[in-house]
Amino acid sequence: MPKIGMEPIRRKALTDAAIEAIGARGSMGVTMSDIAGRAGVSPALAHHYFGSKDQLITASVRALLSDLRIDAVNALKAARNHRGRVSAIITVSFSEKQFSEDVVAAWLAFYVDAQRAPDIRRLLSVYARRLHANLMSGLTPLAGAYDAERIAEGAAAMIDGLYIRKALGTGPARHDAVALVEDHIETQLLEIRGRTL
Amino acid sequence: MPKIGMEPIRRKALTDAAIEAIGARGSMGVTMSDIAGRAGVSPALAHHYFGSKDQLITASVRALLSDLRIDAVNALKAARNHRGRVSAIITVSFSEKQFSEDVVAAWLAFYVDAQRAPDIRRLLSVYARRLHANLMSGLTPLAGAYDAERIAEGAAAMIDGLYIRKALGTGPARHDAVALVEDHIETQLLEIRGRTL
DNA sequence: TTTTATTGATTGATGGCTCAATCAAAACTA
DNA sequence: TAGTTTTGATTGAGCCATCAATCAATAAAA
Repeated sequence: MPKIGMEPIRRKALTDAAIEAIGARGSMGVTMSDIAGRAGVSPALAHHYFGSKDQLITASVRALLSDLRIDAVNALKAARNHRGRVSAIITVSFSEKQFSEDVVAAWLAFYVDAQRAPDIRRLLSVYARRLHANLMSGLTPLAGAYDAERIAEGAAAMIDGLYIRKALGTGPARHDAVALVEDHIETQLLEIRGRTL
Repeated sequence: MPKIGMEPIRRKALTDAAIEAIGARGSMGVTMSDIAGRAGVSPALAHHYFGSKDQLITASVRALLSDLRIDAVNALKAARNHRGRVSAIITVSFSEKQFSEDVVAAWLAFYVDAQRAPDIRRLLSVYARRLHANLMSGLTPLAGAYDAERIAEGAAAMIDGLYIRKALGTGPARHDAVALVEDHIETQLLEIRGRTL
């Protein structure tokens, strides 16, 4: 069994398992045994690779964030114009992968953690800034810096809010969620165009 | 010390303390000692009155929900017209009390709990439905049932999203949060009026 | 033989919960 | 009213389970 080069494989399996477990139990309620069990290894191995439960959880947040970043970069690359960039960000936020039960529940649990863990708070702030910047990059040319700011702020809040509702189970389906945010942006842009004409 | 009729006083002190403690530590990470300490009593007394930690936490959610309901009812009573009813709901959601650090963090923690605890999930669903219904009661006469639905859904998501950002610390101030939601609604109503003219 | 992967067993701490005991007010009785 | 009983409030001490973290041991590769 014990072959060489297992480390990266185990690390990934463990962070994936952690996200799954945290989604099901909350980040404080989750146990190392639970995570290790889902990853198919012993709790001792999880400690061996990550040192402590806190570090494993922090690594999981980082993994989630990195995954989202990669998806966003790819989607932005495929966008043809400013408006397309905005839609790309929205689509990624509500993609099958990012909007799945486990992932959404894990995000939520991490927000609670951020209250006490500065590391996690820092990472989540990075996410918030990135979302804002991505939306702004598409909106600024369309609405000007001033109005873009307001529209982006509203859209970002709406996206986060739809995540909460997803976690609760009561919430619109994926494509309805996309439609709500798109509608908000479209209506705001329309209003601006009407104002300047 | 031991006078009669302490029960309601202790119950309130304990649920208040629980919200405070959960805001600081997360609902899973909080301990009975912590809660009891903040309420100025022994952990044993908390068990005496609530039976278990789970029941105390559930009672705290109920208290939060009830408090919000009372505020909403009062605000709606003071509203003069349909548009005023909508604004009243928004104002209450971002009132000093409801939008405080502790309360917001506690709400968030409860959402995580809802994943596992059906009682809490049920209670939070009540909140979601109530918010929706309150918004609809003001919006339907202004926009018609169909559009009102969409506007309310977007506004509710935005409100919840602004709560998350408040919890993170990166988020607009109270009155800016109100302005964002008001702007969303106002712009949507404007667009509808423009469409039907 | 050295290194890497892996785990079972163990430990130390923490925390939910129980219980019997204490204490003071209230209610009752004569 | 004085004495007695009952009842509610309250807690310290302790049981038991859980869990993070450690460690020494095993086994396969290099």
